[in-house]
Amino acid sequence: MLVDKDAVGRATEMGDLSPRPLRKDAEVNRERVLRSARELFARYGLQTTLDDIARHAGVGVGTVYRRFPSKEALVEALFEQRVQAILDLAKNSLEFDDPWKGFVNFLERLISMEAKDRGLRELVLSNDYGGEKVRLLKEQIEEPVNEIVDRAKRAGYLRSDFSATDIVVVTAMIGTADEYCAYVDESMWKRYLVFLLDGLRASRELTTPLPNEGLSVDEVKEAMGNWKRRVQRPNASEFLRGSPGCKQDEIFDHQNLTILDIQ
Amino acid sequence: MLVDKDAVGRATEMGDLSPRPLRKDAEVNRERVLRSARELFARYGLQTTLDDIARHAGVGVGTVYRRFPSKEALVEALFEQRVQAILDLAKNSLEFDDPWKGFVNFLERLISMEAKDRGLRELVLSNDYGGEKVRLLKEQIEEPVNEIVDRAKRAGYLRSDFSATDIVVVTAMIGTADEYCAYVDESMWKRYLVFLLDGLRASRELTTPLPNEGLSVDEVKEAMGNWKRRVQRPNASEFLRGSPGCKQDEIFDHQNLTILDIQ
DNA sequence: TAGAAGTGGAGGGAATATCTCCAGTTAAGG
DNA sequence: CCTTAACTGGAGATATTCCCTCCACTTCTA
Repeated sequence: MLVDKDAVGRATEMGDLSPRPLRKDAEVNRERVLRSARELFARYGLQTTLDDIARHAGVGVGTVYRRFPSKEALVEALFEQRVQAILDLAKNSLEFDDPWKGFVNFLERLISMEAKDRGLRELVLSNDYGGEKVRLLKEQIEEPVNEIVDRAKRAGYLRSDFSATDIVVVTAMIGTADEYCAYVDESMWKRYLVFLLDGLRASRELTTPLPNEGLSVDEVKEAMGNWKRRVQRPNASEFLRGSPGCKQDEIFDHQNLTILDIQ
Repeated sequence: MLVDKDAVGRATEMGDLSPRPLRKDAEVNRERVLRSARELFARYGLQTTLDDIARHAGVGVGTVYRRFPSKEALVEALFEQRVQAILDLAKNSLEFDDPWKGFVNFLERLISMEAKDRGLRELVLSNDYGGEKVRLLKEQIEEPVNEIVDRAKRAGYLRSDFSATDIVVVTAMIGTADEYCAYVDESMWKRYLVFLLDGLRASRELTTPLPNEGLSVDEVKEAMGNWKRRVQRPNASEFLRGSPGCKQDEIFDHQNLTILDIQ
């Protein structure tokens, strides 16, 4: 007699009534897969293959596919909470006394999250990936973001012709600056966010001090050479080391937000 | 006895002593290929396959490969003059009386060229494509650009912490805004260039009027849905029509530069 | 009209990605 | 400790995609 394995998987995934817990070793493997996927998606984006994820996790592909019937299921399992974090961020940013600081806080933290997680950026900016749950969460972000923008405009800090819909494009733009420079300097995107923020203020006398020096000529060439080609896939040596701590662990850190402090 | 066919091709390519002119029909086909490549590279980027170019040109792949021994040769043949045009633009921009206008002129025209030609953007921002000749031309651009930036800074218009190396990144950023929005509105990148330029001025009282309205919520969703997936390759119907006028023909137009006028 | 020049597009070869299958291994429960 | 259901690895089926070659056939040219 056959047990519906998918049902077990799904139930575990959804956290509801579990017909039967996973066998101990299976559970260990499942966690390895999740950890591996989190790390590789963050570093190489959502186009990472399940084969790579399996190899990096130290398990066979079959194991991955039994636990997650499709790539989308895996993405959904991983990113639901991350998108929820963005939603929370948006709501928190509404509680700043200074509406401009709320606006800057939202942008800086959002882009910081995306800078550390290429997969998250792809998920947020595109509609290709992510299933129903992610889609619903994404929709909910719209409202608080509208309010963040309106508040900052009403207070006279944010230029009045800025639109809430510009947020997505601005995010994509800084994301590009990040992808272009990250190979040389991981926090260089902040420089370009300051440029842009100085353009979004309703008025200003001076410029905001920049948190980073510009790239040198050689660094630009390096960035150019690595752009779009920059490690699209893990290389062999990537698989030899065990999974080191994943960057995403830092994401909820209250790390210093340079730009917010400057403003 | 065998004639070195490559030599013929190359000689024709290089415009120097031609051992023998191409047969009439061959010459026609060669031009069809160039025209087709120009159009498809502009629309879909340099990753367009030679198979697609051949099909769109209405010739066989073999014909393409006899004329252009490799994809790189074809790219080089097409883009040498385009990169030269950028170099000319940089030099011209130095002749503006107002250094700020020179700076804006350079950025707006450069990005305008790239917005109409995805292949050109890829060629400029990356080192992957383009052979020796293109590389040399690209290097020559550095000097006048340095001067454009320095002049605008010296005159007190451009913020003093801006670096000439920021130009590449800024170009990439606006390029992303363009790719994100172009499907909905081809000139939307100008909106984001104004945002950014307002951030690059040393000081300002007010904001510059925007040349475009922001996207509507539905338009953002459309853009999201099409981003990165947005027609990566020509579809079947693309090949049925003959080559319509290529966008690149407009590139040297002295079309109205909205932003320059506004400033 | 001979034969050199040119042509189309099938298909070889090399990647890449997703997902299936099953002989063999391992944990859990009696 | 032994049985057996659960689980495992990874080869390989299937399906793409892309670059480029090859050659029987066609077309131009002298």
